[in-house]
Amino acid sequence: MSIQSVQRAVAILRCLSGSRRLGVSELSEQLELAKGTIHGLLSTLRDEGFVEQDADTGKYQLGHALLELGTSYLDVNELRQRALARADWLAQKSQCSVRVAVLRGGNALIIHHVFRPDNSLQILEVGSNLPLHATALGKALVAQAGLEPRVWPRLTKNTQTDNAKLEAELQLTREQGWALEAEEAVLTEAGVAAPIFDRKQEVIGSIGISGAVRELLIDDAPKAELVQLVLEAARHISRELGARLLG
Amino acid sequence: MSIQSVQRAVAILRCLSGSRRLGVSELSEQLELAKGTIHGLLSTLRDEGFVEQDADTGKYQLGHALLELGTSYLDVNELRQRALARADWLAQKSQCSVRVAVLRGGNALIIHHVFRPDNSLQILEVGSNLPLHATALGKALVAQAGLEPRVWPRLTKNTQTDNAKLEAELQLTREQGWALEAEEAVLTEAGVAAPIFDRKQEVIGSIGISGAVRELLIDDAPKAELVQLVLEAARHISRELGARLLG
DNA sequence: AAACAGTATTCGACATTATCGAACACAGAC
DNA sequence: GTCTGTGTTCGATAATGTCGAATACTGTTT
Repeated sequence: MSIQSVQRAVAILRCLSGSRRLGVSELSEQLELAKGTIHGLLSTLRDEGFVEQDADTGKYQLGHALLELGTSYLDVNELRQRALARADWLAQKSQCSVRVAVLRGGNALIIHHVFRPDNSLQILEVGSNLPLHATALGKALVAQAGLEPRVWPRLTKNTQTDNAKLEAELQLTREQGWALEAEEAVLTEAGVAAPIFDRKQEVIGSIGISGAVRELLIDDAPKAELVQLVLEAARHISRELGARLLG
Repeated sequence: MSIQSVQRAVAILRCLSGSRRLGVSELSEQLELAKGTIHGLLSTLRDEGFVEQDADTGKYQLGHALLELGTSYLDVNELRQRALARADWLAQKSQCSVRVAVLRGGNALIIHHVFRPDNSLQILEVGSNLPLHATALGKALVAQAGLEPRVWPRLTKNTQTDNAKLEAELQLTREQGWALEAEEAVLTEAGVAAPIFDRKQEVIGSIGISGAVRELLIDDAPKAELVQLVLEAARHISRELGARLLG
């Protein structure tokens, strides 16, 4: 049994997430609900801090409470807790940007991000969704379970969009225990990632490094010492989560 | 008027935000509500991705949708916030009026406006809607996604109303990375604009300069240094928003 | 200046909808 | 085996949220 008004409140938030700022009438039209209904939902969401109302125009946009609960979600996540220390360690050892991802809704959701340890301008990617077929983190996440054949978007000229070849690549990933991505999502950038297991020996996340091609690869193959570092980090976190790994 | 079930759903999220993981009974006790009520709310929240249920224990914790909406909240304010400084910079460098727009409801909505730095009488255009087919800001907004063929209003004798020619112009915009408008909306006025990307590599806005034809154009082409300034401003804001640009 | 077209908001009647509480199924402990 | 805990299902009840018209307000147009 689903509660209608909660569903509708969520639908409003999703609409606001798409567009930047919407009014009662626009939402009423988009969701095909009476203006009074929308207004009631919006004003309770406003009281709770889930949306904010522009003082001038009266229009609504997303509110701060979502950000607070969003970061709270990160705190709750057990994988993230365990990964914090190891991610720092990996960033120091590899001198690369480190990211930790989980599988959520057909994407790789970034739940932790450590900047490359130089002082360059970088942006926190926590909360971003990455495609599964064109990132090392994504491949590491789904290598065990496999991927349903579908039409994959082409992001660069190197993006693998053929389901058979993708499956072959996932099998290689499964066998060697780590995943590679070379300019498949963004030109000039590459990544190496490995899966993280829980106590049920199931993949619950992945950790990986990313950076410029020339820093990670030699002759289209990742530097061996970097692969070892990633694997070591992933195995360490897996053990902390209760996984019993072979070897 | 406040909607009870939404308030209760939020209360559940707040409880879960405090504790790490809670069950139906615990929540029922804390919020003094029947277990069935809590269960109904929780299962709709689960379907929406706002909470996740542990497969083993059946207990609930916060879900990934909160993180996604939370980062979405950041994006809403970030575009305007990041654009503020760069818009001033662009106005100083170009000595032109600068405007920042987002796509909303089939129009280019102005969300920021810096006057031409010359003390002349000008009108604040924030909040006004510009047509997509006859403005540089509009073309920059829709060049990536394309435009549905429709009947466009003719604003001046130079307004492009032919769908095929408009599409060709958008393709040119896409290829060169910036858009031009010359007396298509208002006679004697021209504009140059470039798209702003977010971390999903999607166009979330555009920034551009506008002014008299004789100030912006030479022989029907925009001055090269002005185009470079606009591109530099747009790229700078995009990078600050997390976009990873090619080249 | 006045009528207009937009807003967001309020309000009351209606019946849809969420609530309650008991009964259920399953798990682990003793 | 019982017992106590869990999360879940179900049906009767009325409280609740919904609708749509009416409102107040703002800015624009005539």
